[in-house]
Amino acid sequence: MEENLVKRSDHGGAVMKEKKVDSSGDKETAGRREEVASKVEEKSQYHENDNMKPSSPGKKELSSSKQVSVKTDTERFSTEPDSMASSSSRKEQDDQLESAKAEMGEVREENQRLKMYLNRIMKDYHNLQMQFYDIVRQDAKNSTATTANNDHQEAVEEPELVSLTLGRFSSDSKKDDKNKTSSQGKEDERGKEGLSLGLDYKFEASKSDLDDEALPNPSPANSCQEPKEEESWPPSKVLKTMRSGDDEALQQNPVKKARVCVRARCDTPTMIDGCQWRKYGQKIAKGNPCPRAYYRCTVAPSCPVRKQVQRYAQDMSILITTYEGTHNHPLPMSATAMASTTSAAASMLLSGSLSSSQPSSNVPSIANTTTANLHGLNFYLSDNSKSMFYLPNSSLSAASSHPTITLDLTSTPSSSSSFPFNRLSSAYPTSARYPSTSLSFGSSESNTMSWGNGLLSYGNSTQPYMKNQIGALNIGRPQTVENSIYQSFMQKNNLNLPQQPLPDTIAAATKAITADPNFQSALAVALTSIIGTGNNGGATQPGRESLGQNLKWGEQPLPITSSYSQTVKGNGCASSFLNKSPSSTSQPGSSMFSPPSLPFSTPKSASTSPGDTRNHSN
DNA sequence: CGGTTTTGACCAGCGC
DNA sequence: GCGCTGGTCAAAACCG
Repeated sequence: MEENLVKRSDHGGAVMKEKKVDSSGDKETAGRREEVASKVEEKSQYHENDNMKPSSPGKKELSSSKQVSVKTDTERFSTEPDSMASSSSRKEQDDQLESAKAEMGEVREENQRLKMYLNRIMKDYHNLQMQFYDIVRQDAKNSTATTANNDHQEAVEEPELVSLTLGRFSSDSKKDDKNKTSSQGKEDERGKEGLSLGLDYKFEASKSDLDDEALPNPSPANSCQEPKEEESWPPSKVLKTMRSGDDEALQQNPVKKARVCVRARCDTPTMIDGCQWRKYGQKIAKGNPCPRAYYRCTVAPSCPVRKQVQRYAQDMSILITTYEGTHNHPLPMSATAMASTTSAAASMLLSGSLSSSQPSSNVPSIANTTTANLHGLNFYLSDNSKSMFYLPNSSLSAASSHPTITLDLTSTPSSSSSFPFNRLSSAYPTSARYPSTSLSFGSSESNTMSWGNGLLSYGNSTQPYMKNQIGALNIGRPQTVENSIYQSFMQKNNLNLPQQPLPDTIAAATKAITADPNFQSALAVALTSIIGTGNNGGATQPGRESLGQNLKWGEQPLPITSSYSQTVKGNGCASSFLNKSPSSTSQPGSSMFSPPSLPFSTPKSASTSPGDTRNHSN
């Protein structure tokens, strides 16, 4: 601020000096207006400190300029040899002072006007923000209402619901009440508290139609206290050793956890999803020359989350990452994007909300599959676990006993006909105990989503905003979300968004945002990633009270490709899901997302590369 | 030296 | 019961 004031003083002096040279009053006024306007602009950049005294800048400016002016006049007149001129010069001086005072008053008024204008703009800006949120929330409410009709049980157990909405906030009754009161503040809180989204399937299963999934702790009350107890990932052997008798129900009715499978183009051994993983095993799976690597989460010693990483046999550039389990610890900021996404997917899977089906005949590899083109996302249910990746020989036998949801982030064009998953056949298999589900995030030409450090940028990523977003998130400012959203949207629309969006630009962006269904959908994901913190004190409560609850899959087509960029260890894949052609990835900022063309060029390589032929198979 | 990776061995589930 | 396969363990090796 000090610097700013000094700047203003300098400008003021310059103005008054200019006045001496050019006696034209109009020009002076115009120049001064410009000067004041520029100062107001400057001030707008510091509007956070706007509670400074009104018009103080102008005052300072004028006083300083006045001083300069007087001094200059004195110097000038004092050097005049003619003594007769001294009296007249005094008179002129007085005139100058008078005129300067008059100008000072004018400028002060001008300054006041400009300041009012600025305040009005800021007010409009905030109003637009509020309107934007209201619209989004209203849409969420509508969609939730329709969903509730389809599943009354969800309404009954609403507090437990983890409904994910792409493109809208959930405004579910009770939860909405909370949100209404302090939705924005809540988001801020979440941003401050740290993100702790986990995979929500467990919780979600409590309300799911999959009755055979008797979850140990479906009640939300348990969520906070004993997240670890809920885990059923450890194999029976481990369960025997790890658990005494607390989970009798669990052992009596072994629960097969939902799995979230993420297909993404990735050239590194494993997809960097923000969590820390330790490899504990590797095996050659039947039908796939690439070994399957087993990782467990090491963020917390007792975290039961596992993941399997394997290359897609038919396209080695595709990395198939299967997540299973629920984090029982706060997630790093960078891990929330994937966690929220997978939790959303798991929620979709277990909520039984995948209902519609599209008969088709061009996917022969899946014998009994259902697709739900729900809200523009493609969900695939299959009871043929061995073909869930169109790998007839790829064995994911465990998947036959696990509900699996697949998020396909490798598809290219958004047109639903171009992606094999997009058309599937037959109805929901009643015989399928645990169907597998696929989410297809196809990319459109311009609609791309990219995650970065838990944040999402939407559109043509011409430059990464992660740094700003992270910083903003860390300080939990209310405008963080909006800003990143605005930025992302501006990117999408190829609007050269300045670092400090101008009010009118923001207004235009707001307008466009509210009119763009795709953005709404992406927005929800972004919000999930950004503010989907685990609430309740830190520990990830799978699916409970997490922000994911506030999100429901949008109803709009979402031809997007998610680009999830994370770096935790450095050698991992910043899992680029951008499906753009290599040329398209050459755009600025794409270095963060574009994977090298060679899938197995990573230094450490190995574990999942086809060249790694170490047979860990038994 | 502590954490991670490697890798042979072990176990469980499933189909025949 | 046997073989196959997936999943995990755990000691050794490796790494920073």
